[in-house]
Amino acid sequence: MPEEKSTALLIGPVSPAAPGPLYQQIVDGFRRAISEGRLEPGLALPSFRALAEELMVSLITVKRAYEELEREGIVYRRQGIGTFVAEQGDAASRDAKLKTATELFAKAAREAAEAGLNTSEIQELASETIRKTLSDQT
Amino acid sequence: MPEEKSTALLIGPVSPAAPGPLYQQIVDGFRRAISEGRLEPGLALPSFRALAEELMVSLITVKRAYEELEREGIVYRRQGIGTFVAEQGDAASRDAKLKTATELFAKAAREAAEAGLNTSEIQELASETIRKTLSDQT
DNA sequence: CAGGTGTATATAAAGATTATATACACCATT
DNA sequence: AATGGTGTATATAATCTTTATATACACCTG
Repeated sequence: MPEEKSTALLIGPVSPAAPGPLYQQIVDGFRRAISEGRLEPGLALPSFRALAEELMVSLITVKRAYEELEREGIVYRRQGIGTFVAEQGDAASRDAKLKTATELFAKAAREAAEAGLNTSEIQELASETIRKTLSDQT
Repeated sequence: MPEEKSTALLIGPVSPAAPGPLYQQIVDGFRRAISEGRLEPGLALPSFRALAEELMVSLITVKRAYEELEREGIVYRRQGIGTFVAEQGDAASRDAKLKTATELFAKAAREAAEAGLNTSEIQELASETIRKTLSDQT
């Protein structure tokens, strides 16, 4: 039989002491592993119970993490079968981020409009802010 | 003696049943009244106790509302004296909104960058989203 | 039908938010 | 300095949200 690869090695450690909730740590770990291509589409993720035992968390916590990953289109679940990496899980992850970004832009636009700026002034503010923000990144 | 004008008439009704916390309803009411020029700079707001009694809320709730308004630069408080509309409370209100908008733009930019978009693509997304958002407004 | 998979419901523990009462400190006026 | 107004500070309670759990259920494959 093939040697079982540790999931902890793949998605990193998970601990109540670490910042952020447990389920979020699991989500982040898989999201990164999948977006970096370390988990190929169609591959099965560990079962709820297997992962829960390995990470020393409850089954429900794993469920919640997988639900979040499915919500983002990164994996899909099949009752009685298992949970699998989606065909274009990396693209789905990207799309989710884009959607969030778009919503934030819209929200900012409405706020700026309330402050009394006209459309072109808002465009200018956005453009300038984007430029500054991205140049700050090291 | 001059007739006392009801504050409730000025800032609108306040109720635990209404959406949002009580203190926020008070903040919104005064912010709007001031930004619309219905309360002139230098004018005294009702005292903590007077407003608390009229709105049937606790003194602490009024305090919290006034603190928020002061944080935004819309009013200022003087111990032993009272709370007053700031000289340019309307401008301060506007600036607060602009600051929020700028932060949202920055956050959106970072999110889009994480999704893999380059700077000009992000500029384009922002521009398009702003255009759409503002044209939706009736 | 046996043994795996995911699912659903009810519950508990922890934390943040909201609202309160009570006692205190400051200021202007008398 | 006494009085009666103003804002201030601390400790507390009630509520809601988030996070995590246990237990029992439903589905699928062999």
